[in-house]
Amino acid sequence: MFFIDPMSRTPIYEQIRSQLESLILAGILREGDRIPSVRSLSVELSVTPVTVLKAFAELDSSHIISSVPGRGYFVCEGAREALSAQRRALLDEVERISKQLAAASIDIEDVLSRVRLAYDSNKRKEESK
Amino acid sequence: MFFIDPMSRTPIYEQIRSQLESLILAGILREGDRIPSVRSLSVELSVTPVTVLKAFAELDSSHIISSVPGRGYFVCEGAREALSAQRRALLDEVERISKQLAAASIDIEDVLSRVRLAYDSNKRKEESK
Amino acid sequence: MFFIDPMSRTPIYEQIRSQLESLILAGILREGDRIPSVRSLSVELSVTPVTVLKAFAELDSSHIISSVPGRGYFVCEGAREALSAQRRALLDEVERISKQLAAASIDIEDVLSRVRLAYDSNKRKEESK
Amino acid sequence: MFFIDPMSRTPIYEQIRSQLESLILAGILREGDRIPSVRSLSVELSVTPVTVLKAFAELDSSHIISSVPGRGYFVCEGAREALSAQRRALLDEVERISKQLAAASIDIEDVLSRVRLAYDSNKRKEESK
DNA sequence: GTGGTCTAGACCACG
DNA sequence: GTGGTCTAGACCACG
Repeated sequence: MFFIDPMSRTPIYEQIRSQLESLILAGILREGDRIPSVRSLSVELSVTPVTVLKAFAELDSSHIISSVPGRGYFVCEGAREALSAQRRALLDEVERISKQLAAASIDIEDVLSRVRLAYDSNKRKEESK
Repeated sequence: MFFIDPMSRTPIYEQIRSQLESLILAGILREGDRIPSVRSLSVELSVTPVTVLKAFAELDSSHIISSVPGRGYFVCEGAREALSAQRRALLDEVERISKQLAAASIDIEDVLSRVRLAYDSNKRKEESK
Repeated sequence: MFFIDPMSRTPIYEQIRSQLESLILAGILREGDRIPSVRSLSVELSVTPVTVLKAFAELDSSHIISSVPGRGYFVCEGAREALSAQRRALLDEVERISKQLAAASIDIEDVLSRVRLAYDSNKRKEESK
Repeated sequence: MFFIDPMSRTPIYEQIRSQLESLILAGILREGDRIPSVRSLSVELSVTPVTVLKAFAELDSSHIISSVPGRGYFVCEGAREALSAQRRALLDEVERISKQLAAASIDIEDVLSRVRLAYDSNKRKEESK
C-alpha cells in the first residue's frame, strides 16, 4: 500500500504524508476509516515510529486525520474536500503571483525555472544518469 | 522613453508603472531624479492624466517615487533596491509554494501551465486581431 | 529567560512554546528579532535539541516565528498581533459554544467542570498535597 | 407540559426546541411518538403558530423529529441518541478548546467567566425587573 | 494493544 | 556555526 524511497531528498515523513493524502483523494481511504497504526506502518516501511508519527501529526494539525489515543488515527469528516481545496488554493496562489510577475515584466523563464528548481530540490539526484 | 499598448489586457496604469520600475531597475532613472510630469506624460502617451496619476500613486505608496507638491515626482532613496527586493520576494514565494506542491505530489506540468496561463492572460493575442 | 518544569504533565515542548509566545506578547521579543538557537536553548534547558525544535516547528507552522536555515529562527512580522488574535478567537469560541449549551439547557456546572478538567489534565499531580 | 418565559432573552422558538429536546432525552417523548400539533401548542403557549413551526423546523432539519404531511410531527428513530451525541460533542469541544487555552497559559478564570457570561446573556435578570 | 514524549547521538545541507 | 531528519530505544497514559 505504501512505498518510500529512503534515498530521496524528500524526507520520509513527507513521502508518507503525501501518500496518505493521495489515498484519501483517490477515495481509497474514506471519512471515518481507521488508518494503519503508527507502529505497524513503521514496521512495514522499516522506519522508526517517530517518523511515521511526524507524518500523522502534520495531517492531524490540518484536520485531515484525527488521533484517538488508545485507538488509532481516523480520516476526518470532509478530509477529501479539504485536501482538494488545499491543492486548488495553492495552484490559484501560483497563478495570482504569476500575474503580478507578468505585470512587473519579469521574464516568464525566470518564473518557470524557479518552479523547476523547487521540484528538483525535492527529487533524488540520480548519480547513474 | 515610454511605450504603451492600449490593446493589451494589462491596464494602462500597470504598463506605466511597470515601465517606470524597469527604468529604475535599469539605472536609467536614479535616486533623486525627477520623473516626467503627470501632464507631459499623459500628452506623450495620449492617455488621461488620471491614468498616469494612478500609476504614480501606486509607486508613491510603495515608496518607490515620492511627490513633492508643486515640483513633481522624484525617485526615492533606495528605490532600486526596494524594487529588486520586491521581485525577489515574489520569485521566492513562487519557489516556496512550488515546494509545497512538489511535496503534495502535484504534477509539475499543472504548475507550469498555471504560470503560463497567468502570463498569457496578460498578453493580447495579436495574431487573432 | 526560560524556565521549564520537567515534572509537569505539560510536555516540555509546550512549555517552551508557551513561554516564547508570552515573550512575544509581552513585547520582549519583537518582529525581526532572532530567537535563541535550537542548540543553545537545549543546553540552557538541559533538554535534547529535538524537543526545542518541536516547539519552534509548531510556532513556525503558525507563522509566529520563521526559520532561516543556517542563520536561526526569527520573530515574524505581525507575530504579536497574530498571537493575541489567536487567543481572542479561542475565547470567543468558548463563548459561542457556551451559548449553544445554555440554549440546550445544559447545566452550567457541567460546562465549568469540563473546563477545569482540561486545565487539571494539563497540570502536575502534586503528590505532596 | 411546556413552559415558556416570554421575558427571557432566549428566543421563544429556542425555548420550545430546548424543551422538546429535554422531553426526548428524558424518555417522555419516545421514537415514533406524535408530538403536539403546531396549532394546539401555539394556543397552549399563547404564541403564534409561526414561532412553534420554527422550533419544529429546526428539529426536523436535525432529523430529531419528522413531519408527516397531514398527520403531524413524529419523533425520529434514534432521536434520543442523536441528541445526547450532539450535547456530548459540544462539551467535548469545550474541553478541546480549554486544553488549547491551558497550553497557551491563559488564566482559567478568563475562560470560566466567558462561560458564565454566555449563560448570563441567556437569562433574564429577574431581580431588576 | 494504541498514541505520544523524550533522550542521546549520528548525520546532512548550508553559510 | 545554523536548522533539520532519522534511528533505537526507554517510558508514559490510556483502553
